[in-house]
Amino acid sequence: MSIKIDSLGDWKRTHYCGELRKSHCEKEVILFGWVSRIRDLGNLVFIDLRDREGIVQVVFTSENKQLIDRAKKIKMEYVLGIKGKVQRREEKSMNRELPTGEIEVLAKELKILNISQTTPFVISDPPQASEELRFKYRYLDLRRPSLQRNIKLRHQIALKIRNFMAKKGFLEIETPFLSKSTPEGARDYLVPSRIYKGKFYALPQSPQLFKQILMISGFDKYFQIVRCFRDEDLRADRQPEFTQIDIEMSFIDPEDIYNLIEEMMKEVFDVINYSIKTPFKKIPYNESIEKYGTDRPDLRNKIEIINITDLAKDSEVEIFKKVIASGGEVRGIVVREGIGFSRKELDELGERARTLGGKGIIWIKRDETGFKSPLKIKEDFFLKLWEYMNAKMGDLILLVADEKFLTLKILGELRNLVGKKTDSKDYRFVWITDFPLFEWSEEENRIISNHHPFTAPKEEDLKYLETDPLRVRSKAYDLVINGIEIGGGSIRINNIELQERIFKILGLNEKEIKDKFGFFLEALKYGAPPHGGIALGFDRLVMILAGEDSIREVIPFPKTTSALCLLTGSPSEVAQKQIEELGLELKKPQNK
RNA sequence: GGGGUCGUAGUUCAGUCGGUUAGAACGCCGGCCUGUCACGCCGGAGGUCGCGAGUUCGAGUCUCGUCGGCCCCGCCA
Repeated sequence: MSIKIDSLGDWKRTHYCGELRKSHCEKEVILFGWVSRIRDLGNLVFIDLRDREGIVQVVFTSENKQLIDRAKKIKMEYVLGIKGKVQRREEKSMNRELPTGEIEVLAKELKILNISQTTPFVISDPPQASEELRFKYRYLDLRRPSLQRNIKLRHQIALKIRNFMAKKGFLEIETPFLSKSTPEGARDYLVPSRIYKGKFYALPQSPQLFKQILMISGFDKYFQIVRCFRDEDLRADRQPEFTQIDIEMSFIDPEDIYNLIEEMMKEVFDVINYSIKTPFKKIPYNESIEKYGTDRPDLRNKIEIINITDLAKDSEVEIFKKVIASGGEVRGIVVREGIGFSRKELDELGERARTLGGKGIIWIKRDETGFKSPLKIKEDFFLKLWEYMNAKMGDLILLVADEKFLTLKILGELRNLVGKKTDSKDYRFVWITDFPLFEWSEEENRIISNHHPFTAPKEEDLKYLETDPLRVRSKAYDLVINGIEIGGGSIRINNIELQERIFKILGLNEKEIKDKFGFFLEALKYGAPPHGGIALGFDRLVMILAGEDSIREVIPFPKTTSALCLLTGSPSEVAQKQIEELGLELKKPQNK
């Protein structure tokens, strides 16, 4: 039995389903939406109609026999137009769960504007389908109220930021997507050139050089909410294409950036009615590593890492002596009231330490009966340890002995794992400052930029640039919220000689420098103003504000962790003709 | 590139030690029902156990490979 599809005719929506309240009572309304639930009681049919603003109950009664007969043919996800009257529900049949639950719409006319196949999963919040299926049918997934809310929130935040930046005198200026591949940093997404066979554009990892060039052009205050592309492996908070709030300013120092961003964050968090205190805490990189074992600490977590190497070297513990003798360290954390950790949980923490490259962990518990630990030594050391680490009865101490940075990394991770039960509605902002300018790359066996090669060194460290480069600190800063790196930036080098010195230290030869950055070095010669900026991860920011754990929940059309778009089926093969046009040849015949 | 984990009805899952006809809930189809709101009640249909090899008298179950989802390490200036 086929259903007649109605035409829209001259119907115009008067209200969104989700906006109706008791103040609309007695009003005639026209609604459009999707059927989200049907409750057919025979001579009484209820339909929950959903649009982007919410859900409202539409009721069909047997007073209008023709109408209710047609209503009985309605199925899930049909597209309906309803003309009806808003009426107050009786006290006992109100739905307190629903914002529209005090009223309902008594249908007078019905238009079935389209039918729908049975959906591959029921559209419900929270979702009852795998992410795989949700991504394949993302248009259905996106009908879920929580995703509608996230996408709306994303818009509101973007709008807030645009208005804020405009108010502060910034210009939103676009930069090219088809641009130049440069060494350093992430792997580029490449776009082959048809006109110049064998040559490639690269999609931008960020508009870094363009925004610096805009400073040289005198635009002074630039921003852009812009897509960036990095061909690296994915994570819960990483997508191959993501959106950045990109900012650059001239004639500024880091304080100007801090002030601007702190004020922006105030406005942004206002969207979720969360008021934040400024200025944000600032922690130098080295201190953050020593205390938290990471450069993106979650400050909701009170645990700090304590160095007990001095204490451990006089202990009778062989493993400590061995590690210290070979230049390693012993450090630990105190887990308050940690006595309740089970053997299984402790084993899991040890396993985690091993996956990070460590040998494991040592744990010590203390209660009224004494100490418990796999370490079978005299109580003497434990007593000293408890005093030194300021631990109490009922606490758990976790120790790691290894090479310094591995020790810190493992304890940083343990700190996150054991301190997890923190308030999720609380937001802790911190600036991490004074990053090292360079780091040593084991893989490439050379010095590489920690941030990027255009980052300015701190003046007082310039003297070590050639002699002890790893000691040089930079004018770089990261913004971290609840352990999530939300953005980073720096004051840039605007002096050609210094820039060339940096490239030399990075081991780039003259030709490479000229080929890859020649255009930029040239620009630096024509009155480049002092400048600096920052880039904030927009998706991550929205994720935090939406209270989501995955960036995919705030991106309308995300990719899977293997960089597939399940909706469109990309990446996909292309016609041989297209490949030939680009002057390309595939190495292996595609077998899929 | 590496590790972990998952893949069974449209969906979410259960499936014992390798054994006979692979189950449940929701959804779907048919029927009843005037105040439901995850409506309820009665009945029904629905399975390439991801795919491919192998072991075995016999494989959803064991082995290997492969594809895919998720998490992590490396990577992500």
